[in-house]
Amino acid sequence: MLSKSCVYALRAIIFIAHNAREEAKIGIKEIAQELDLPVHYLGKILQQLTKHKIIQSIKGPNGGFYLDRESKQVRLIKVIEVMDGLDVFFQCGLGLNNCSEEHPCPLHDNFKVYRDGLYTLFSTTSIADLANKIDEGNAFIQNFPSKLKDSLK
Amino acid sequence: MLSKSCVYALRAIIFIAHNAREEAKIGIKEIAQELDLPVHYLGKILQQLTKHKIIQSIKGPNGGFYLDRESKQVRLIKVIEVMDGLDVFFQCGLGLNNCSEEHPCPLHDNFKVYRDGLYTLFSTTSIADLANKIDEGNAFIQNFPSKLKDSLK
DNA sequence: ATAATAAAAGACCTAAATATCTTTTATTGA
DNA sequence: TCAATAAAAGATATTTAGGTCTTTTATTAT
Ligand code: FES
Ligand code: FES
Repeated sequence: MLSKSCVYALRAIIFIAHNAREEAKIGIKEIAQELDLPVHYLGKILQQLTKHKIIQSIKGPNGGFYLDRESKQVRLIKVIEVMDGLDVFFQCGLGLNNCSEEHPCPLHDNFKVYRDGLYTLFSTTSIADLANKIDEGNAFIQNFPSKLKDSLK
Repeated sequence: MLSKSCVYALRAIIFIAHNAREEAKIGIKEIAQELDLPVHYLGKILQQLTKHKIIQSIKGPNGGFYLDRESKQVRLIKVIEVMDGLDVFFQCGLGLNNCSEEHPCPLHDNFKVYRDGLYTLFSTTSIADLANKIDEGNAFIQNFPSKLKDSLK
């Protein structure tokens, strides 16, 4: 569906929204550790997001990442656009070179419903929307710890 | 969404269903040409499908591919399972290591609707269902010719 | 039997996605 | 102004998906 780079990006942004403020930025190592992501790879991704002004970063001591007021209102679709492009929401589900009502594949009518639904979902959901669910304790952005077995030593 | 191998497979099967019978099999070169697919790559794919009994093939002169009665009733999900596996329909949209009601990501409730919808669609649609739409002229499995400009010479 | 045909099988190549490592630049506090 | 910090940037490595080419095997018609 979405590339790894893209879901890494989304999770990192949500984590930053939930855990950082301009006065208390969060570093890349901590983000990577908490989300079980490869540090340097995540670095590349956050770098891209910074360049596109989707997140904010400051170098040096006490530096790190945070989201300003506008960034928290960014929609998921914007992140997807930067990381993967939006083709997936406009392409034919059976790989025809174009998807249209004039030359539809036999799956078109049914497939379009879900493809468009996802597009709408991503277009109407903001980072803040998801971060709020974490804040309220109704959802999680960190992996469920699969190492509970280690705790019985 | 689905890998190229998978959509190539789906299109090829539908094309075979629409264009071949046991008494009039269709060769791989013709399929590849009509669907704008790389011949040898398609060969690999059809080989896999044959091994899984999803399509039928006969070697030698007058040989080629066709679908028997049962094969036409195969559901799309079966093809997807063979080509890509079914993980995509059970994985978290934000890449958490598991997707569950007990440890949901903040997108879970909304995302699940579409992911499950697609799973149901692919599980309830058969090759014959799609081939029929082609037969009836209500849909297409070949690309819309983008070379119409060539026709004005 | 044999030559021609067409898929199966296997080896190999290429490009893109994913991941790691090293160096540079900006910032801060001592 | 210097040392420490942390992100940016760049180079490189690995893995997987996608694609090509060659050889083998099965089938058919002559
Ligand atoms: S033509 Fe296939 S999904 Fe629209
Ligand atoms: S936990 Fe993310 S989709 Fe279910």
